[in-house]
Amino acid sequence: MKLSTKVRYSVRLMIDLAMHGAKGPVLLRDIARRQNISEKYLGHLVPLLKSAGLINATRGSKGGFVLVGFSSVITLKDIIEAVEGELSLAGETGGFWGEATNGIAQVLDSFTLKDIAEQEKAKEDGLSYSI
Amino acid sequence: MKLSTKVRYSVRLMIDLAMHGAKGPVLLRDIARRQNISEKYLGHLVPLLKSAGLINATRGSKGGFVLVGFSSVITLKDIIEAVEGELSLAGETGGFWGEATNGIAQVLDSFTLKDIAEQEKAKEDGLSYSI
DNA sequence: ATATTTACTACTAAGTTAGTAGTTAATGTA
DNA sequence: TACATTAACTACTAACTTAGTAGTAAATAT
Repeated sequence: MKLSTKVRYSVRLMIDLAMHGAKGPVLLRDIARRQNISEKYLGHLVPLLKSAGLINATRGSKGGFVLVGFSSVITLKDIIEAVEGELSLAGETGGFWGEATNGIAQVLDSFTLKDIAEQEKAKEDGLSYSI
Repeated sequence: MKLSTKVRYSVRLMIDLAMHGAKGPVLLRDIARRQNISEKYLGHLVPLLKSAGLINATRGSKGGFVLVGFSSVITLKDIIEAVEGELSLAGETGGFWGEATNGIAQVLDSFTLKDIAEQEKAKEDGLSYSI
């Protein structure tokens, strides 16, 4: 049940966008630096998030990435599905596997990017006090 | 988020035990035949379920496998954790990943082997009518 | 024009998955 | 005791996935 790094990095990327994208496009390079993830590797993830409609990209100078909607509308489920395709524990749609998948989808849908980002922000702030 | 075949086969094995284990030990050979899974491969899974305390084994003639407790007490979470180790979406224990993991654990814990097995039984019965 | 930045394509080493095969140990029965 | 039966253990492997790196092309603001 452990999520792939692809998913976990995507979530961190989205958190970073939520935290730093208020004043315009964010460079992949900056996300990579802040999150300590290879920029080249992140370059594989953004097309997935983009084609799922979660982020927009602009090239050239002053370019970068922005969230498409409000972070209060984007959920963990959205990010996971953007990167891994539709949620499904087994191959089947019905039966108990289907029911369990629905339950998990509901859980993941209750975590908004806004909440997550704020929680991460609080953690950072808390950390700076304790040093 | 798709579960490994190791987990899915383990669940089918446990369902089979719940359905056919009432009158004594069940042969791995019979489970393999009914579930259409290689007996040799199932042989890799049973030690995991056994050391998690979910099943017991006896060797020799009249041997086989039985559930340790009532099927109403064993849950999807138990089986998944027996095979894959403790549930965890990311590496971390706290934070939003920890909360999401707890939520999912709760969902998986709400599916008992008894319910699942009865549901599968009903499916089989329904199928035989429609033929 | 040009510097900047995303987009795309190709490649790869390491690890995991999903098995197969063969041998050993335990157990009930004749 | 000998024997058939069944789980337990160990070793091996082909195919696939993961987690990257590298290089080039296309778009964009100045």
